[in-house]
Amino acid sequence: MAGGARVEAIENSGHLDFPRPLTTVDVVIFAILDDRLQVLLVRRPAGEGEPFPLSLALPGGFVDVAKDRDLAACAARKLKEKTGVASPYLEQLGSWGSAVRDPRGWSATHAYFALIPADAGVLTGDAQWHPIVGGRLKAKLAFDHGEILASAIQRLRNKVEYTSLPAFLMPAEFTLPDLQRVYEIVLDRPLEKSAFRTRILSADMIEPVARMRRGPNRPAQLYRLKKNSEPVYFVRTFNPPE
Amino acid sequence: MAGGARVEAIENSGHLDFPRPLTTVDVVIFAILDDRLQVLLVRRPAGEGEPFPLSLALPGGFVDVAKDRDLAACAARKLKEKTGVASPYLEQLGSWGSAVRDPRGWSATHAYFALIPADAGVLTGDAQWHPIVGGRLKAKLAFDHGEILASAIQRLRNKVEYTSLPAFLMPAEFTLPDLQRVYEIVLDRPLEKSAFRTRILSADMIEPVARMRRGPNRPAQLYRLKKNSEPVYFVRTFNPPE
DNA sequence: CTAAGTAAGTTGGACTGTACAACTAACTAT
DNA sequence: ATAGTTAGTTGTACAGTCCAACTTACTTAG
Repeated sequence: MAGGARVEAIENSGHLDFPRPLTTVDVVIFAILDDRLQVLLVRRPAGEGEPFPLSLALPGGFVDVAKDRDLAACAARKLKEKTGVASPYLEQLGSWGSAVRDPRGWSATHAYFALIPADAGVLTGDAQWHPIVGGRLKAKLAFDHGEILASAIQRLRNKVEYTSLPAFLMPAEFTLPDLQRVYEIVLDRPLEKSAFRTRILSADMIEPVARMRRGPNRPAQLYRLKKNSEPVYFVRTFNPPE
Repeated sequence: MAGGARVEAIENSGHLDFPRPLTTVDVVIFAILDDRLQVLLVRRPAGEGEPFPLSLALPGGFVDVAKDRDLAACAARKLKEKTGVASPYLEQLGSWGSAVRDPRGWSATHAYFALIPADAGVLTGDAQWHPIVGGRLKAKLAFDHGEILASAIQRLRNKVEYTSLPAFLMPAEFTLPDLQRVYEIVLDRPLEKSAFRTRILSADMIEPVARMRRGPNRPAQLYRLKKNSEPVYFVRTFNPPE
């Protein structure tokens, strides 16, 4: 009560010298490697006073008010620093803030999630890929990053059900069965071939290139994403999702 | 470059005495009044040094690190203060942060959106309802609140296409045509009666009460939301939304 | 007391896109 | 040649929306 009135008074008088939460940005970066959905994680530093020393964590850190124009730029910067990828699919996931999530005090993080193609994975520094098995990560993460990651996985699965998001996980050229495989990896269930092809081809999001993928059996048509490809939203989900 | 290195150093050494962004929470509160979608707005104070004096703005304010356990609690508090509603549908919308959105400095706001029933609108203080016409608000808002509101409207419309969200805008008892009307108001297009009824009734989210709504013509069955009603997700959208 | 009017609710046929399953096509390896 | 494998197609069943006409239950005007 008293606290609330105090803040109102401060707000009305225009003074800003009250305690501010810490502000961070974290990025959940997904890619498909070894036919599995994987997430990029870093190890926390071991220094004096560091929270969660040597734990695995999402890449991220404090917003730099001198350097970051806005939150999305901050997220893009962190992604670039870890992977070298400049223009991935990058979407805001949500924010997590509380008094207890960081032992250093009240803090709020703005979480983003990114999808990058497998062949764009030029890792720098300490970042490493970790597979998601059964919709979960084995390891425990620092802070509430486990919760954030779970939320990102859920959001991804949800959207894959009715959007073309997996296209952003594909290399420059890919076949329709390749794409279907990625859908199935993310959803962790098989999809119907003919319905899948009908849906994707009628979405006008990919175009054939003049080559075929050759292998030990029938060659498959190669496709690429069309330019300026926003994600496509379908009007139905695939199966009854349970 | 220098700035980034500096922040890294700070982070590694565990010191936290660098500039922090301002942290706020804003809430987009929707209700249906007079057969229109309306949003609750407040007027900014006129005091010395106040940004956007007397402009219309979303209800919100600084996070109070002494009082708010987490962001959702902060949003719920602000909603309660303005409307008296304790348990609305409350969903995180996203966050907006940049160097320039608030003249007082780098700031980030965590935006929520809430749906409350028309008959729960016991306004307190300076808050007032403003209609959304043609998917837009007439007035200009303070800060980037116009952008946040537009995003909330878009999110709402999107979700109404394939979820039961409008149920949270209804009074305790309502008829199916009432509910359909609310869908149509939000989507700003007519829906097909029989498909609408099939969809809603098979979703197992509402139950009939033992009364009918009587009027100048055929009485209509009254329904209420079932207990513990999470929003329902349908596997199709209504029309091809374009 | 009947007839007209209106909104609630139902019914049936057309259409769209997925589910399922069988099929053909194109290639490699034996 | 033949078997094996994956790419890609075809056809029937089914679910749910779209569209339009219909029946039902009430009020009000005459």
